[in-house]
Amino acid sequence: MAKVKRARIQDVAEKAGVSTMTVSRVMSKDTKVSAAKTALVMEAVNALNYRPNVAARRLAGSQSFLIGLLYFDLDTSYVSKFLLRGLKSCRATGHHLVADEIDDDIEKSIVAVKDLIEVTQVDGIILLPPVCDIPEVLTTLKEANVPFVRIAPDSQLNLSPYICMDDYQAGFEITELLIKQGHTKIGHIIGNPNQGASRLRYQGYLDALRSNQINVPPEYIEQGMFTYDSGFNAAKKMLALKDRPSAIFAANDEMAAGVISAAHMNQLTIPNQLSVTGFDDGHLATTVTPHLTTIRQPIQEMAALAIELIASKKFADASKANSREYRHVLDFEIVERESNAVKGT
Amino acid sequence: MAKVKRARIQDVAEKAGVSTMTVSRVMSKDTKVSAAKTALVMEAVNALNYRPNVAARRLAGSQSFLIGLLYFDLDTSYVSKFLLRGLKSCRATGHHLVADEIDDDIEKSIVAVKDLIEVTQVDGIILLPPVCDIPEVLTTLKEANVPFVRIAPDSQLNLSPYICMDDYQAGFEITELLIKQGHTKIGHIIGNPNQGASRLRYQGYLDALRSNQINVPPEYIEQGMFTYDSGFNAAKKMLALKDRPSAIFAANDEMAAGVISAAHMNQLTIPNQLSVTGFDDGHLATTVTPHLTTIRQPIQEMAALAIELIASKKFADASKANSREYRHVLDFEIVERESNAVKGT
DNA sequence: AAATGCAATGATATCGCTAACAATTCTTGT
DNA sequence: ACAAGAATTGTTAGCGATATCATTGCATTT
Repeated sequence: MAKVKRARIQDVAEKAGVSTMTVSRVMSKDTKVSAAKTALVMEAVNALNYRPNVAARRLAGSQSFLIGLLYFDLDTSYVSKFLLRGLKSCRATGHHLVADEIDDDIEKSIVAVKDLIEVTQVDGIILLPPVCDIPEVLTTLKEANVPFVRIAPDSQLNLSPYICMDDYQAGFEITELLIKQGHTKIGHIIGNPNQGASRLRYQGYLDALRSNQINVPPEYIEQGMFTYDSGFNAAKKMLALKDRPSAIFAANDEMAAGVISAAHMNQLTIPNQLSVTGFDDGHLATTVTPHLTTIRQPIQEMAALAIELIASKKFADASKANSREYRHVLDFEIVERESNAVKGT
Repeated sequence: MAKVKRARIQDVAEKAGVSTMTVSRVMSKDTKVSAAKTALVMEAVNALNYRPNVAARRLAGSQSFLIGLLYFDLDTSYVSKFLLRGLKSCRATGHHLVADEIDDDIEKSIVAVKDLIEVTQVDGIILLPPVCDIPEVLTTLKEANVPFVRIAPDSQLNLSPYICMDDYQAGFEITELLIKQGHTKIGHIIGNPNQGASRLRYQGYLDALRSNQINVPPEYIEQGMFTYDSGFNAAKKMLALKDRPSAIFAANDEMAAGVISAAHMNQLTIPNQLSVTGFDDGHLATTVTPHLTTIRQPIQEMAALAIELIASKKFADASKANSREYRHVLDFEIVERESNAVKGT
């Protein structure tokens, strides 16, 4: 098996009849190169199947081709989904991902962030919730002048570019879905109060009820923590009520799974006697029985976009400039499965 | 804030009074350098806080510092745990992880593997189960002469170095745990038959019963698929038996979660009326109510070891040489939680 | 004591690319 | 039609490490 040597930039330059710099410029899409030369170069690139050598780029250039990712809790499907998709996107641009866990120990967290900046010399950093709302982390990044994107941030929205979905609207729509199915006794389990998304989903729920002139007793609203246990306990209380709800909207899938479990224990069949909806569309949504009607978060799209943003050279300036142009609200999707149904008579 | 330039190999060499090559050799730990010079170099390295520039190493040397990771199903906590830990280990050695999903489309899979080898030029590849048992993938790797480590392989064990845990022993011990608690009517839900671990766990279960002179009717053994649904359905059948088991050992946590759900639906309290044990100790284990007694797989340790193996230069030769020395069986651990109890009278 | 061999160390030439600046071509106004 | 300025393209010099080969030093043999 003859080993074919990878084409170098020089090979491309020769084949296209231009200088290596022209090729370099075409590859990094930055400076303007005439359409004619660009075409010539691209032709040569394709003919030789040329792919720039990342190591050489890093050594010669100012980019490190490294992207930092700060997450909080490893064990959520949110993080791993984001990670896997991010890894894929990175491949396309020749970047690499450096992931770091942040925990409650703020001091340690700051060290990790500084390490990422100084030692690893990342081109940019992605902050997953809830890291994107830790003031100390944000301050450190700002001081170091490192560009960063936040995913679903809850505060200081004009501090940096960010990517999110409309949690409020999703909360509104999924509640309306239940209302349209004839439910009026709709309960809600609020998510972790430390994460802004909880509040938005809750507000969407409230407004959907209000705009349909539906009143629910305060017992229909319980505070959860985004965990299975908290959903389970909240549901236990609600289902023990004399006049129990006919539908429960849990602010994430884990709590919805807890609700289902509680319903099973109370001999309630789902969806006939109780409709349940979740939020996230993680692995769990199709794991529990019956499968959850839920909101699909565009996590993969968020990951791809985040990488793309940091990879684009413009980004570095952008984060300093007016960041209003760098707000990305992606679409969510209601995924209807078997955990909800028209209210029985 | 004055930006401190990172020390280069030359700075270290000057400070230590040796040539750059000596420093290089010390850093890569490979050739022998006298103890005296090594000490000198290390001192300078520490004083200057020197860290080799990975890009330069890659450009000049023969290593790519890239490690490929082939996985099958993204959505298991197995993969994400492995990934996160792997990412961490990579940081320490300056390597990077390139992850690629393999699916049922064998042809596409082979393309992905070849791409990893030829385009990405990885130093080595890690195969997660069940990718590590796909013959076409193994053949391709062998032909390309790329070193690889397999995690928990099921076949052709002397084909390559591998890392695993003793699934048989774990199955044996967790069954014995139930037996010691007085259970004799112990059911088992077998895992996906395409994964060798299923068979081993099952065999451990059988042998534990046998060595305690316990016989169970064939209805106590159901075939599952490692999914929640399959566990749920298997348990439904078993619990509907006239003489139902007092304990069920599911071959993974997801199926165990299904068992719990089925038990709830049958009004059985856990662990009083039914003991349940899982396998994996993933997120789910502490998510369901009650928390699962299960086997903690040393996934993180496996990840760290796999990276370490590939990072060590010796590895390249090793995979060609007699690979018998490269079998690593790591310890597991029984994690006792609340899903099992002494058999009620 | 000279010859031999091996281990430890050093000098030098790249690796493939981009930054910075230089040179060239193309606009455009007059 | 021509100069001035803008846009495009080319030239050169590294980036920071390792491979390769040459050299040195020292123990061992004769």
